[in-house]
Amino acid sequence: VPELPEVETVRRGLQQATSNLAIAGGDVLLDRAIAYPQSASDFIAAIAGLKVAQWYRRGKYLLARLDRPDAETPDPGELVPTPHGWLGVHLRMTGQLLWLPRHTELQKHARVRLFFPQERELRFVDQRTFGQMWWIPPDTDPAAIVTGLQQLGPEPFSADFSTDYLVRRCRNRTRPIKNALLDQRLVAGAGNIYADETLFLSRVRPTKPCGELSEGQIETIRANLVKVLQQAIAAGGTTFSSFLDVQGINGNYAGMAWTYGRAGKPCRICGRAIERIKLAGRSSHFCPRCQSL
DNA sequence: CATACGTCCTGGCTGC
DNA sequence: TGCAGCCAGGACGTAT
Repeated sequence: VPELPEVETVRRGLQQATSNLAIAGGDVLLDRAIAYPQSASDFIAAIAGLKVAQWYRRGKYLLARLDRPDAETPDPGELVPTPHGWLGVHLRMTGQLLWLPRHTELQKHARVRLFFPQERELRFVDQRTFGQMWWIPPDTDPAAIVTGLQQLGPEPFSADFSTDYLVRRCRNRTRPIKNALLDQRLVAGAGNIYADETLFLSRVRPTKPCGELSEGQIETIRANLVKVLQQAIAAGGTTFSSFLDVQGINGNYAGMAWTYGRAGKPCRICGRAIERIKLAGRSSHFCPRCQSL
């Protein structure tokens, strides 16, 4: 399941592989994978002939700034309207972007192909078909098309994601802290794996109501989320999932989940069996002894 | 406004 | 061996 560190790993790979290369054309194998425009052929026609100038990440969204092939490499900027539009991607559950030789045999779950020079191809493979791609037209705010960007909370590494901010957003709230961490409006990029790991390191139960956390606990959770995400990025994404980077390589995040996917197994600290409960429709894993706060 | 829940989807796994 | 049923979960729409 690609969360922020996996998406960032993909962004870096895309930047390396495709920046300043022109999109020669493409093929949409599953129309549903194109969220905008409605017609898959319009999508391909819109981006064909433009070059990928720069890849950005916002939460778990990827955005490529498009440009004319003869344009200078633009300065890195913000996600703002540009004269040649954007290409947006969300991998959701099982999406993969693979940089392949064009003749590579089509995977069963290949959904979209984007052709590049020298017989290279960026291929979107997605078993569960939740992943999506958008074309953002010229001079249009990406958030007007990729509506999920509108409500997205602060990036975890930004100054906006401060303890003060989190304390304010937790005050008088009753929902479990685990649910809050998964809410992309609160903070962008966390998912089930890193939320569970963050709460383990913070010694806080996933069920703990936000409003009952002390300021110290909130600061601990904030700092641990940042740490967990940074370490996972440094490792090139997680091993425990089907995640692949653009070169088809699995991540290297130590294979060292404290609790995620370890229900019934002994806690790596105290030996007690890791418990699994359902929160916000997902599995939450925690150690009943270590996470007593 | 805050919170909860059903929905989309495919394939792997479990248990009978 | 076959197969029904459950599980995985990001984000969105709707209900309370």
